[in-house]
Amino acid sequence: MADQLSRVFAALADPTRRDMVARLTEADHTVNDLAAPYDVSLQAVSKHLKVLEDAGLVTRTREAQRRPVHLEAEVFDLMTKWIERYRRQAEERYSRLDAVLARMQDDDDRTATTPTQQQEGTAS
Amino acid sequence: MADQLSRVFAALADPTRRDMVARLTEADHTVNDLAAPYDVSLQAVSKHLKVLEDAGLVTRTREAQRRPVHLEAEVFDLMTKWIERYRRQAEERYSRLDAVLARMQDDDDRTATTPTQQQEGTAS
DNA sequence: ACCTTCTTCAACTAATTGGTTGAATGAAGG
DNA sequence: CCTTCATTCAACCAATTAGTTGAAGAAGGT
Repeated sequence: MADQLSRVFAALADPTRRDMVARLTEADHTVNDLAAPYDVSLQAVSKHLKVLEDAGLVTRTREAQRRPVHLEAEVFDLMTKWIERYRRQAEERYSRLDAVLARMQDDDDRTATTPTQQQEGTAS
Repeated sequence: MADQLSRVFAALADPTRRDMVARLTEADHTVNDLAAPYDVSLQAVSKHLKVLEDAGLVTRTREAQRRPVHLEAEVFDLMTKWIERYRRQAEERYSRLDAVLARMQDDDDRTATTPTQQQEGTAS
């Protein structure tokens, strides 16, 4: 129902699901396999997998009675893109702020100690 | 109640909250300011901000009656670390798989066309 | 003191979530 | 066919979430 990015973030907001993803980076696993370490019913694990599947984080193929779960790493890029975009912007902003603060400090120094000193270039 | 990583992912699973974060990368904003574009009550926005604050994504200082909201970019690193760790692992696995598939293809080629050809080293 | 602005607290509601148990499906293997 | 293994569907429950409205708090302006 929600956009994919929301579904991906929501899916990874659960520690059990994050652990499943972590284990799936090493190898594909069946549902039974995946369920083993957790103290919940098989059905609960099946539900977790549905959440991961709806988010596009995993796919399930068929192999006899088993249903191997496979991690789709490409979806990670969706998150990484979003995160990196805004992190970069935020960092740039801090850089600008740092520059401003540095100039203010310069000004303070100048007026306080060496009023005749010259300005050292402009902000980028 | 949950670990921080879970809270961060959960916080960003909402499009409105993601949009707020996006806007906060450009500049700090007051609650009123932030609420303007959305068609929900001011209280709802205040709640969203509490979620972001509990996740460590924003901090709020005081400035007269206003309460400027400030983005804390460091928390992004927490997510990035988690994502990158497993993405790298997953990619490595695909590389190994690719190598195996390539060798299998080599074997096929060899047995099908040049059965006397020699093997080219072992898998790492 | 009083009023206005900005923000949060409290109580309520509807929808979603993560879990349960019991029954149903699908594919092998006697 | 009948059984067994692996998995899912269905119905239910408790807890959480995202929203609402109404009242309260905190800081200035007059």
